[in-house]
Amino acid sequence: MEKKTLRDVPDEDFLRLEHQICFSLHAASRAFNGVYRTALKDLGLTYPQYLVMLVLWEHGELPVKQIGEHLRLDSGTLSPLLKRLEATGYVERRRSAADERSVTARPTAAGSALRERALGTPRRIAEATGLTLERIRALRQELDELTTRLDASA
Amino acid sequence: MEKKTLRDVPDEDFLRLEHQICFSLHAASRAFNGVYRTALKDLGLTYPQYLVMLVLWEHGELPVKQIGEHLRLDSGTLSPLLKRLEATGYVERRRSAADERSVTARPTAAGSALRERALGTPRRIAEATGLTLERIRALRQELDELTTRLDASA
DNA sequence: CACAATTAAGTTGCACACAACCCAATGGCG
DNA sequence: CGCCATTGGGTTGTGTGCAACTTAATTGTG
Repeated sequence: MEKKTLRDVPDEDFLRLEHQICFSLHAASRAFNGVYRTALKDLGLTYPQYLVMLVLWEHGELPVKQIGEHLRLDSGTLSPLLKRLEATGYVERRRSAADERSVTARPTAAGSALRERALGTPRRIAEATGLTLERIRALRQELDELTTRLDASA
Repeated sequence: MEKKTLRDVPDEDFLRLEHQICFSLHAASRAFNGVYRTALKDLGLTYPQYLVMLVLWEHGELPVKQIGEHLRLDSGTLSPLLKRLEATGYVERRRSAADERSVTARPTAAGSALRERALGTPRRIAEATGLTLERIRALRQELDELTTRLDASA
């Protein structure tokens, strides 16, 4: 019995099959977002804002450009988001002296303090997934590879 | 040697570890979206609009409510989306005679014709993922289970 | 039957994402 | 040195997602 490959599937079935994989990804991403929404409400952060804070907690002061590289986001998304984080008081922005085009962001005192309060959150989320450590790692790796391939063919 | 579980990981590491799984999902979803964006441009559809058309092609006329159940979306998202699909001419909406609260949507002639033109798209997408059939199926199942667990704890 | 609770859509407001722009600063290159 | 292409941020416009609310129709219950 031959192994079934993509080429053996008729177009008709494909409309259904692929509906499953991309949609599943889409749905899972939004489900995660929902869990984070409630988990982060106390901290006054949205999920994308939380991702930015994670990057800043880990790397300290960073130019907008590099934040975008870490998170796969462009200035069109980051500029207003950082402005909101600044309005909330978690982040400071300033023009780089070395390169006047560049703007760097860094956590304020309140932003750094927030890190302590956020420490418990990721564990609760990880437990909500019901996945083991290995499973998480494997899934993460597969998804990252997938992203790379998709970005390459875009 | 004991197997390492979630409980053995210190909070500190979690801020990094968890950054991986949910963010990977988030990024992969957006990468998919990007590939679809270019693939669907010719058809005049966005990716969520395409998902709605997939459902309507498969099930024919459906109440908004049931479309939402298939796609995990509520009326707040679907109402304007369906209005745009109606404006483009791919979908017709009408109040149900049996239940005046309900509104059903179905493909127009143009909407049905679009299906033929869309037949090739999913295969190209699936090939762009670089995944085998089994891998796609396994990934889909794992993501669906993940979504169920996340929704349950929200 | 009357009436409160529920249900289905729709609307409003907010926050991403991202394409398509714009502007100012920088860097090359002749 | 002068000029143009490139680069980093920002703005605008469109389309989701989703919470919170509104409206109208239906259902359930006394």
